[in-house]
Amino acid sequence: MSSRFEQAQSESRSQTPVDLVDRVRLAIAHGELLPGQHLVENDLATMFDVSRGAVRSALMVLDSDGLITRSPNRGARVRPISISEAVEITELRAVIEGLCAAKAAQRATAGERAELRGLDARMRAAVEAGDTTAYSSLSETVHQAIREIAAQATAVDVLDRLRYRSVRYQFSVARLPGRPRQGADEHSAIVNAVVAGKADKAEYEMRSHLESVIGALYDLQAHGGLYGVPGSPERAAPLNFS
Amino acid sequence: MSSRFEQAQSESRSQTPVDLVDRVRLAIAHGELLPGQHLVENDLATMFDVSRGAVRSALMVLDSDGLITRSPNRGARVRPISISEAVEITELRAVIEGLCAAKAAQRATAGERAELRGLDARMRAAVEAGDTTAYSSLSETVHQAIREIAAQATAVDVLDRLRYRSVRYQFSVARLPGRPRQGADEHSAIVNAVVAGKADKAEYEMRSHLESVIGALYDLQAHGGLYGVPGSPERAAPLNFS
DNA sequence: GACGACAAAATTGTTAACGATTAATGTGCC
DNA sequence: GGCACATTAATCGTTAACAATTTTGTCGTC
Repeated sequence: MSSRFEQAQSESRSQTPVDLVDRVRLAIAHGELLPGQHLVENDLATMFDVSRGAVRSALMVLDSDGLITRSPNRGARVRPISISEAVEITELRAVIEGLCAAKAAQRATAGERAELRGLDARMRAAVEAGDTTAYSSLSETVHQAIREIAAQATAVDVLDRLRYRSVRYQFSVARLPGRPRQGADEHSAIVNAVVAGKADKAEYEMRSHLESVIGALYDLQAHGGLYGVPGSPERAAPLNFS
Repeated sequence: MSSRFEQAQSESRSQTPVDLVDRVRLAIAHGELLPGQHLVENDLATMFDVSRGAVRSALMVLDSDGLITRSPNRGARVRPISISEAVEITELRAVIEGLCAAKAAQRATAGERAELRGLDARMRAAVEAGDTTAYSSLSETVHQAIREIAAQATAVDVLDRLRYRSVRYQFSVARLPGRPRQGADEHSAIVNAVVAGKADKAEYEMRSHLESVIGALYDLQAHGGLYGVPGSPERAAPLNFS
C-alpha cells in the first residue's frame, strides 16, 4: 500500500527501499527475466546496481507475491504460470473488477462520466480503424479509470499485483483474431452501465467481459501455445491488458 | 504462495527464510505489537531471535502486505486500520469469498457436502447453547472449509492476507449482541446453497453474509469504539472471524 | 520561560566477509 | 562403459561492522 504511493523521488541509485521490487517485477513482465530462469542474487545485485541485501529482500517480497519461487539454499526462479492458473487469476480479477465497476457506477462524478464516454468513443474509433495497439492501450486506460473512480484502495492494490502474474497471457489474448472487436463491445457495455449509474449492471458487464477473456484463454490453450511470447522482438511494447 | 506450503520443518532457530513474516503477522494479530507502534529492527531481531537482515526482509514483505508502513530512514510502524478501511476490506472479501462459495457449490464431493452439513449442525447447536466461543471457532471453520473445497489457490492466498488486516475488528463484531444468532442463520443459508450445488445462490448468500458484517462494522462505529481490544486479558483466544 | 543552534545518541541503510548447504565435477572401481 | 564416492565450485544464509540519516538532549541567548 504505502509502497504504491511514494513516488520514485530522485532515482538517486541505491536509494532503493522497495522500489527495486517494482523494477524486478517489470523485468519479469517485460520478459527480460524468463519463466523458469534461475535468479542468482549476486547477478541481480550487479544487474540492478544494488546491494545483495536489497536483492534478498526484494526476492522475498516477490515470493510472497507469487511471482517467483524460492527453495532453501537453491535460490529463486521465475515462476511459470500455467494457463489453468491464468484462468484462475482471471476469475479472481473478474469479481474484484466487478466490485470496482459497481462502486464506480455509484460514485462517478459528472466529469468522470464524461471522461469515460470519451474513452469509449476513442476506443471504438480505434477498432473501426483496425488499430489494435491503440485499442489495447485504451482498454487498459478504461480499466484503470474505472478502478480510480471506484476509490477502493485495497481492491486496486490486489489487482495491481494480480496483473503481473498473468501479463504473459494477456499479451496473447489481445492478439487473437476478432478479439479487439468483441473487447470493444464489452467495454462499451461496461462504460454505459457505469455512466448510467447502474451498479448491478456494471458489475455484471465487467464480469461478463472477463469471462469472455477466460474463454479466449481456453481458445489459446486449444490452439496450442502463445502468440507473441515476451522475449521476442516486440517486447518493447508497453504492458497491455485485454 | 510457495511460502504457504512449505511447513515449518524443524523450528531450528535462525532457519527463517520467510516464516518470520508469519510470526510477526501473528504478533500483530494477537496484539503483541499494537497499531502505531514503532518497530525497531534491532528489537525485533532480539525479540524473535533472528538476524537483523531477516527482520529487514520481513518488514518489506509486511509493508507490501499493508500491515505496516515504512518511511525512509524513519523505520516501520504497525499500520492502524480505520473502520472505513475495514469496511472496504470486507467489501473486497465479500466478492472473493462469494467466488469461493460459488466454486465450492460446483465442485464439492459428496463427502465434502456431508462435512459441511455436519459443521452447520454443530454451529447451530453451539448458538442454541449460547456458546459464543464455539460459534466463532466453527464459523471460521466453515469459511475455511468452503475455501478449501473451492480449490482457488490464488483467491485463498489473497483472502489469507486480507484477514490479518481486519482481525482487530472481527473480534469486536463477533461480540456484538445478537450477532452469533444472525451469523449462524447466514452460515446455514450459505451451507445449504453449497450443499445443494446452487452456485449463484451460494455466492449471493455469502455476499449477503459479509454485507451484514459490514453493517455490524457501522454499528460498531456508531456505538463508539471497540469491544474486546486485543492486548486485553483475553488475547490468548485463537483468531476468530465472524 | 521559550526558542534556536549544536552535539550526542539512536536507528536505518549499506557493504564486506565468513560459514553452511547444495549442485556439479572428477576419479576409482567393478 | 557405468556407477559409487570423494572433491570442487557455486550459491545461499548469516553475522559483524561501517556510513548516513534522523531523533533526542543540552546549552546558551533572547
